[in-house]
Amino acid sequence: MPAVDALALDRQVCFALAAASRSVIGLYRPVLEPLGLTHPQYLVMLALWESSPRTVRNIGEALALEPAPLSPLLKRLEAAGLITRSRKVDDERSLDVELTVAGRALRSRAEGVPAQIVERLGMPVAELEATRDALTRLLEASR
Amino acid sequence: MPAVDALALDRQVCFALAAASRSVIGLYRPVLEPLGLTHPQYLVMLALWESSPRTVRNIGEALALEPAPLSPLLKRLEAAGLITRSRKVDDERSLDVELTVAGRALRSRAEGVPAQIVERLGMPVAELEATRDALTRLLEASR
DNA sequence: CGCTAACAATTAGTACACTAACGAATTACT
DNA sequence: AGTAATTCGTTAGTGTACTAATTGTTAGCG
Repeated sequence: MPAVDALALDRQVCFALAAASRSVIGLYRPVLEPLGLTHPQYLVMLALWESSPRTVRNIGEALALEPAPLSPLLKRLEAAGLITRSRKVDDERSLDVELTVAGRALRSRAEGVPAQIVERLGMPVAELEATRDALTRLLEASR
Repeated sequence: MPAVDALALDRQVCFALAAASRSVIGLYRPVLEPLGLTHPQYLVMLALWESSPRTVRNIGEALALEPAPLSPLLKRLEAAGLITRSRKVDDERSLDVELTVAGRALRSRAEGVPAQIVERLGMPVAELEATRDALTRLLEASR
């Protein structure tokens, strides 16, 4: 393949990925705004609704995120009253992140979010799941 | 489907999308670093290698980007000596962005980028193309 | 036992991205 | 013609992300 075409394909793949990511996250914005959450904060809450407490590093592994961006994000969630942050008793290097009552309560309001997004996208659920699986393979291949 | 499944992290398209986007862009970082480009800057240069000059708005439409983040980004490319920024003569609201000689010259060094990424991913090109098509449909559906 | 290596989280610095507000220029309408 | 509505780019403010350096803590080894 000539380099000119390789640049074109590359432009298509990395552009499609970055643009779709920005655009889909933009769809979440008005849906999450009433909950007082940004999209990365929503992902952290999803991780905590699955399991709480868990450490900063453990959340980072679940979300493929470094502790660096999590640190200020978690402070905002703490300021919003959704989580508590406290050093582990058996290892003071680690920070336990735990849902508050308000954080747990927010879950029921968040349960409608996925359906709203799927409806807004107007794509068959099967195609969304296939795309998600393709993205998961891409994620695995890239790390 | 119970809400417990709807909120499962590993079922979320938005998580796979955000994580894959961050991770793949991370792959570009060491490859683009010798060129002195970040990933969004690389996308802008790709757009300019296809057509130059073009206006800020026109670049934004090609990349699905608002003028707001483009404005400081283009100033950095100008500071790097890769582009020039000048008001259009026939409409002084618009800004013409044009490649410099150095900007055009950078293209030959960038032509090796796609192959490096594809090789690093280790995925069949056909699967990459299928994923690109799925992402394009997702992008279209989301805007 | 003490020193060092490894580890967890935070911080600093740079660069995006979004919304909203703004200033300057152009077009449209009466 | 002249005002109003649009359009284009920039800026301010908030919130991510990344790398690298830092602080504090634990574990391992001679």
